[in-house]
Amino acid sequence: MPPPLPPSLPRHLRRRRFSTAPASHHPPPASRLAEQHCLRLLERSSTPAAVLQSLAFLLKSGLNSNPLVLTRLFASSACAAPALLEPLVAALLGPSVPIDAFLVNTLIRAHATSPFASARLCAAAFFPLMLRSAVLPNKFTFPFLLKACAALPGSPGVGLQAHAAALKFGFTTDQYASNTLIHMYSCFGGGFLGDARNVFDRMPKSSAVTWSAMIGGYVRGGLSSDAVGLFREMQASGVRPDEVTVLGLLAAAADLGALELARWVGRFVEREGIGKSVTLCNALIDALAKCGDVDGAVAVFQGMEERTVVSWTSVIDALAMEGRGKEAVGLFEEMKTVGVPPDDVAFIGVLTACSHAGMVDEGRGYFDSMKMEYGIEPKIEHYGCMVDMFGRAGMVEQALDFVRVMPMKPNPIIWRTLVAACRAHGRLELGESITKNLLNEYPAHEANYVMLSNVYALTQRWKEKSEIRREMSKRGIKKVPGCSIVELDGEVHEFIAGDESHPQWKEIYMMVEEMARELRRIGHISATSEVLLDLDEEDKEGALWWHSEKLAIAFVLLRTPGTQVRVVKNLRVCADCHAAIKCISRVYNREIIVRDRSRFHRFKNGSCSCNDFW
DNA sequence: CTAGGGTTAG
Repeated sequence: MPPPLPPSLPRHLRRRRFSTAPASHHPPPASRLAEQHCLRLLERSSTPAAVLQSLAFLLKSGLNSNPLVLTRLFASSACAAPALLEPLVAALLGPSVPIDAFLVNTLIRAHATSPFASARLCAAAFFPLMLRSAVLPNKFTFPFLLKACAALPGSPGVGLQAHAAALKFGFTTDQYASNTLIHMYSCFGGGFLGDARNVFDRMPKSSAVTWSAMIGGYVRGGLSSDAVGLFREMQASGVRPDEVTVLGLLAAAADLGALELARWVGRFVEREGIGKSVTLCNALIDALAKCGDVDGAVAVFQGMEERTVVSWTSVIDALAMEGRGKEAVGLFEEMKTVGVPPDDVAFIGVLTACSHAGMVDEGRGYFDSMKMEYGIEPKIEHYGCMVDMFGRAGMVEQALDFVRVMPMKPNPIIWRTLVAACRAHGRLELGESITKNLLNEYPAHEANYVMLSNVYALTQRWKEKSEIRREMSKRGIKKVPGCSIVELDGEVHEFIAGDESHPQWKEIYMMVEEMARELRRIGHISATSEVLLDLDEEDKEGALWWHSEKLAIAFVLLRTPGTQVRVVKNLRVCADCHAAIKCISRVYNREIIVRDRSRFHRFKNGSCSCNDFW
């Protein structure tokens, strides 16, 4: 008898127990050789011919349900187009091939994990085939099927059918299937979070996977504070969080801008010995940066012994968010030097950094190098970075030219970027005409109305402005209210422009008035003189002094002595608030950090880290 | 052959 296994055998040794490889010295069986032959064919070339050749060999050797080969087969770039995909599947399911659960499971999974949308779209379609062939699903079927459905957020109906089938065949008590159900429903969007929660509530919560699925679902649905609440319940229940749980928590912290939470997660991971994997460090960098602690994010990056392109990109994004373009570009260069080739996402990071720091020439160089040096075809996001870069720098014509030469149809984001440039640089007629076209094409998008309404306000065309308002209410379109949050003693306080729901609202409003008096005393002039610089999406009708960030700052000034003030805002800071906060930082001698919808402003001694370039 | 997860233009 072999001695019992020690409790924590190294991973590679544990794996061996599940290996299908023969333990003895016998030569590998014929099926093994055939499998390897198929894989080699696919490795050598991904042309349709090679794929077909591999398939033919597969069928000839009776390997039709070999998961390894099938997965590679459907991951081959030849399967990007339905033209090859369909005959392939038809050949696989030919009359001479017996259909069993194993084959269908493998087909579902291979399609669901294919890098090609056309293959992923039809993954779930293999399940009906199973029913038609009177084959019973096994315990592997529903985890695969439900995950395939999760990738189709546009057609939740398929997922609902899959859930019904899981019920019918009695697999909903299975933990694996139930966890995937939670995941699937939360992928269908906010309206299905209740369904996810229903599944969650009905199952035993003995595994970290169940909790992580629900926590991740809340984050995905934009309910990050519920995610944090659920994490606290999880701790109370005694289930030990693992790495994935903590990743969800970090995403929630990043979303909420909850710096203390993000830092706590960093310590928690240390304390619980969860292990700082590369993935976890990447998430930590991202969360710290999005909570305004860029230096902390850089410190985590510096401490990593192994870094992937995602780590580099995360730290470059972190620096870009604070407008530290030179440092971001420096890291991008260092990344290339140490032999990590940038991918398309890394280029978005470095282009954003250039854009936010006014480094137009550098940005142009990087954009050109994408294709020339790395063979990466720029996507619409990269063109968007360039349009933004020219626009911010006041080169509105160049921005427009870029849109004209783009090889793809400009999307609303591109147009809105242009409009922001027009507004920032006084090109109001151009901005207005672009916005009008945009409204014709996308009448349901709230931001477009607000944009046009603000253009009218800037040009003092009040009649047109009120027409826009009427049009919005007629269509039932609501403006997202400006909202700012601050964390104080582990509690999150939320402020909405002009609202009076905070228990201390009277004191806060008195404080805001006092701030206004102080600022007037030192010569700060409100609003209108800077109106052309205003990029804000917020309604200008309300008094500028009741903007949510001012309320939040007043609250923190009231409640704390000379500490740092950190505010997270859902929209962009308007020009008046920006100018006012600069003064506040001087008059009250406080460092004030405001997280925008897109970046950070660090106010100190009357100036801002963005150098008024935003 | 089983579940939950990291960076992405404004």
